[in-house]
Amino acid sequence: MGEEGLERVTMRRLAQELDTGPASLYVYVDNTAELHGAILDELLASVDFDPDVPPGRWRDRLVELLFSYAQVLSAHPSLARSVLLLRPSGPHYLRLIDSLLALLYAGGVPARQAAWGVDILLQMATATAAEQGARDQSVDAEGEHEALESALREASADAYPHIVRTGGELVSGAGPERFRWALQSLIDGIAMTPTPSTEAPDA
Amino acid sequence: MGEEGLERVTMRRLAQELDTGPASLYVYVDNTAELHGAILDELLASVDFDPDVPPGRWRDRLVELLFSYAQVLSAHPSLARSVLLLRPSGPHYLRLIDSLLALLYAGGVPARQAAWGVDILLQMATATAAEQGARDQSVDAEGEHEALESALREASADAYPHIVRTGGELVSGAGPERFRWALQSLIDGIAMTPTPSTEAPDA
DNA sequence: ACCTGAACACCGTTCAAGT
DNA sequence: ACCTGAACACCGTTCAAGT
Repeated sequence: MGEEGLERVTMRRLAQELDTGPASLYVYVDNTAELHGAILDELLASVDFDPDVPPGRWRDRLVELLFSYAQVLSAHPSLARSVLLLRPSGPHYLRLIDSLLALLYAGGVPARQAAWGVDILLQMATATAAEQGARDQSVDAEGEHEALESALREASADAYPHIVRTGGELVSGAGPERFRWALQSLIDGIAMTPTPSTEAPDA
Repeated sequence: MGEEGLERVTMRRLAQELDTGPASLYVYVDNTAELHGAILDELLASVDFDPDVPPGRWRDRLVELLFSYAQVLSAHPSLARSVLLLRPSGPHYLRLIDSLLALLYAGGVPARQAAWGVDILLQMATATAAEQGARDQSVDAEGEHEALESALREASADAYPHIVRTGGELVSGAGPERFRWALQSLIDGIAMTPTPSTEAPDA
């Protein structure tokens, strides 16, 4: 049950690791997606769920928690890719959701905004981890990224005036710095943007 | 060059469509990622880039533009998955970036926030499209989603107090409604959250 | 010089057969 | 009843050979 650090988790690779044929894994799991979900849940046991929230620091704790979630996932890009399409449902994943909700409530965020917010915070963290992992892993992904950067640098001012005006800012900043800011932005937005179809305040 | 509506775009499938072997495609393209990027760019020709921004409606136009981008991508889940890890660099993709920047500038968003914001807005829209597409396409993905929903409903109040307190809100709302709110939240956050290492205002 | 058949090295999943 | 070998139906990518 306890899996070790194997890159690119695959039915066949895992079966080989276990000295058996790939068919045997289907006794424990229905498909690859479910396998990935189960492994992720195992990995999430290692993320730090410190439950006490220093008052006034709920935003920082939220960012920290999502950072450590993304860090776990970055080390396993093939899992990150699955989780992006998948939504696991293991106990540690539920605990993560519960902790995120707790922090949003500590910040006075209304229930529906907190509920919907957790979803997109996890989406952002997962997508960032998947993208980062892909770039680390494959030379092609890195190449494509450079292709975009040079296309942005060499864009013509006639065709793309706002890109040219923006200049180096489009490629400025390191990954973690941009990720931190992205999380802060999203948290701020979640906290301040009312959800639809809330009954109007009675008058 | 002009590709038609083929689901699950694959080197081999595309080659067969063109009555040739898969090796032939490598004359035009270096790898699958690049192929997907090129097809996406073609598809983006159909998104509506109306350049005039009614004053005061820049947020709505931003949401509309990202909605139509996500809609194009939802119809081609295999592309959405690639683009999530990939960042294309074709002319229509650059035009989309330019249009997003234009709208953020119309709202008075500072350059670095706009630049970094475009990146995460596209990430959110792409991830949402990929997830939606996966759910439409595969029964497994739908099943996993239901597994999470029932796990959330049946969570014990002892282990997961905040999930239980949140109740139905975690699964409330239709996809497009949640997506619209998510975009609005992110836009609000981008507009109000300062980026780091901006020089302090001189005093 | 340009294209491509055939091969290599992988996948996920199923199912009949074995213990 | 439980497990699994072998097969099926796919992948991406390379490269020697053909025109």
